[in-house]
Amino acid sequence: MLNREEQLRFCAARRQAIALEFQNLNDQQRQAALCTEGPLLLLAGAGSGKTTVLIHRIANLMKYGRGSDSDQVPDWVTPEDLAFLEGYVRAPDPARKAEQERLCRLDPAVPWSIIAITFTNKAAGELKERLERMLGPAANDIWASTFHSACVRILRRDIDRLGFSSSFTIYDTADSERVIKDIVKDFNLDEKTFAPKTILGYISRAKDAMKLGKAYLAECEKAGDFRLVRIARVYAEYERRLREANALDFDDIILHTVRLLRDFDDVREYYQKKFRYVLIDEYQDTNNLQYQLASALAGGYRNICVVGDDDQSIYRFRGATIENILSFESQYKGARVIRLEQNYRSTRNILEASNAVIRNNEGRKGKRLWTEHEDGEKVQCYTAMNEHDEAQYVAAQILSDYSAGRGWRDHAVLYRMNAQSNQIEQAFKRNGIPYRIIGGIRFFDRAEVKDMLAYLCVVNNPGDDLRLQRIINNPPRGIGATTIERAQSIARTEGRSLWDVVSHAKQWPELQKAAPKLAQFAELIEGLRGLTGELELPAFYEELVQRTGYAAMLEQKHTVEDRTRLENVHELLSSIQNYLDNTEEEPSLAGFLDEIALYTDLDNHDPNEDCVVMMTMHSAKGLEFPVVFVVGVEEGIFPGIRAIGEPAEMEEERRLCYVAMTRAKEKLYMTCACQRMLFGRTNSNRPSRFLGEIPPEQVEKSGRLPYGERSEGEREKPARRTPVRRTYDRGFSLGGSAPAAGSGAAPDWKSPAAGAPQKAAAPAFRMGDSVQHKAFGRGLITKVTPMGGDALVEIAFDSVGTKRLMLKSAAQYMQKV
DNA sequence: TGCGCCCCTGTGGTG
DNA sequence: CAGGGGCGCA
Repeated sequence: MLNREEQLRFCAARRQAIALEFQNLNDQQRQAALCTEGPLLLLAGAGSGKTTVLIHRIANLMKYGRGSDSDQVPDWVTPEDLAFLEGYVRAPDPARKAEQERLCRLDPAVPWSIIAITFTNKAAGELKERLERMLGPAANDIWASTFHSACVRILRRDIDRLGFSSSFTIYDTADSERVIKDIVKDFNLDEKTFAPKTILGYISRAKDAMKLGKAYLAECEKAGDFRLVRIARVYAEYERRLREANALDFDDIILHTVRLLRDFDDVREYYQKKFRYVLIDEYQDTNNLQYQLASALAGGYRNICVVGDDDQSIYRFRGATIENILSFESQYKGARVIRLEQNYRSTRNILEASNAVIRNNEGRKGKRLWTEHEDGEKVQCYTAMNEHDEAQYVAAQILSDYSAGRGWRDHAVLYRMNAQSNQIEQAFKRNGIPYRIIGGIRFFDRAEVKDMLAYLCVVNNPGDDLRLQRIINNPPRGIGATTIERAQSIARTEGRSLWDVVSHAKQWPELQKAAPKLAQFAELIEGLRGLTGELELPAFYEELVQRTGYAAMLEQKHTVEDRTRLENVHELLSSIQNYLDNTEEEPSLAGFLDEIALYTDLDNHDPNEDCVVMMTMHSAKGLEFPVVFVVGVEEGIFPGIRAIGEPAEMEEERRLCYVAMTRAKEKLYMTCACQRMLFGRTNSNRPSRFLGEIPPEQVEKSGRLPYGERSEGEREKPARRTPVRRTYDRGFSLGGSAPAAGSGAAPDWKSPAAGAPQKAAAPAFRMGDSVQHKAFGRGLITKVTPMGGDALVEIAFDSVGTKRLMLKSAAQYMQKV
């Protein structure tokens, strides 16, 4: 036994000895890794290495337990031990490492007592991978997962207490919308005043407040809001139908888990005892439900560590409340707060520019990132003539970067909404730039893929009315709308599932005519269900594709689209294979469907593939790229039209801007266009106020002159457009007359490819010419098609195949040989 | 019952 | 500009 003074010395030495293992972290990072007990708030700025901290913290938990953060000393510790440890701290002796570890260890955490929750599968996967690299196979038992998959795991175990069967299916947004649409129709409500999306918004908010249909209806009736009462009725019916179909939507997954933990003491106690350490990433993006979940899980040991950045909260629209992070300290009295403010990602110019933008927000925790990096290049702000010109500018910059030796994958193009991706995509195609779009129309959203998944769902869960409806006559089996309508109404009046009715169709006179066909269909599904026990998943799937006649249907048609569809149907097989290869549990159809339901395209992104990546700014959170283009930085687009005049929304847009800018490591471009066609209409937008918020010292402007001043060589007639004002909220002006920040300097026409057409650059390339292209190497021009003032050239390259390029932009990377 | 045409609308971000 | 829904015809 040590005396009091020795005990204190021992604890200090123990902490220092453990700290020796985290020398590669900076002071704040190390503190965070060593702080293991009690509530901890980690305010981690963009690029401050928070994942690294999480990994090291978990490693510390598993290796030393409470050792670094406790004043407790085991009673077997002797004064000699103390002397050794103090000596070890002064001069570590590698030969006696084992001895040091033995002394420093205090209740090391077993892997399954740690749960680390993130938002995306990608983040969870990355966490898992890095943990495994650091800790070996033991890392597999850590619960590193998303909110949704952690909850599904909990629900599969105990959801029967809530009246669902553990084989429940998960509805995605499209499924939910379908159900709402049907209900609105059945209730004879006006489909415009009661748009599915709007209703789902209300339902989602009700769920976030943990109100079930009944309670919500009662509340709305009390409030006497006529419209809300109807919405609440739809909600109640929606809830009923989902329950009947044994289905959960995304919100339900969390909601029911929280209910399970709240209402069933034994369940709660089980998990509270199990999870000694709870870690939540991206805490600023949690909504009330997720907050409740985190609190419930951590309710036992109160060892909750949340990581977040209030400046990166960009999901307010789906219920995330920044309050969760702002009030963490009052929630958990005595919580420790550590700020990570050193940025390891971006150059100083990029960082300063981002800081300057976010500084315009109120209601922040307040933090200022700094870096030891060089200034780097200034932020490039390019004003394009129109969206076409903008896209071409981006393409041209990437091409010149590529020929200067950078990889395609070093570039990312970020936009506000998916609809903006088209123009960029076209430009990349024209210029032969390999690209990949993340998000947008996702693989699992394609009709044919959803059809096949619907078959799998029905086989897995016959009560899945929604999916059953989708496939019952697809491919066409002569089961028409009338029949389905009748079967449905029987199902509803008798309180049975649609499948029940379909598989016993003979019983009802009104289904007599269709009965043989329905029986045949029922037999098909039964037959398939029988096979699940016999065949492995891939073989089963192939059988399903054949037996349902889906493949045959597509094979009969011969359009390109049908070929692609068939490919997609087969492509699903690789998803199955992928699932089999990666799952840690006993593979099953239900398991696969779970995985798919919670899967997003973002998770699919392979960073090793050499492609320019395109995605929304939202999707880009958590990622980084050497070169980033933020396009469409215009009032009305970014910030979006809905945010203008709404201060809270505007702040969210600004945070989004901050997120987008801080993705860039070395070079940041921001572009806007004087004129833009979007959704079939041409608009003139002013440059975004966010551009004006960047200090002139960090910006280099280029591009089009302000409206009214034409540069040499511009010939096209001024189109009819609304006048564009020259000065903006924060005085961003594009050179020229307005006396504003950074004005006076003439726009700098960096790229001849971008901007106005130039007469002088007449194409000197002809069919049959041999050329040397900077990016694609040697090739032969096989075709030249004049187009507008430019020409489309087809070049057969020796090594990369035939590419079609626009001559004007290609010319600068190419010479005759 | 199935197919195709036409009109109309909406058109942010995500698990 | 797209996709979905409604309607009319085979």
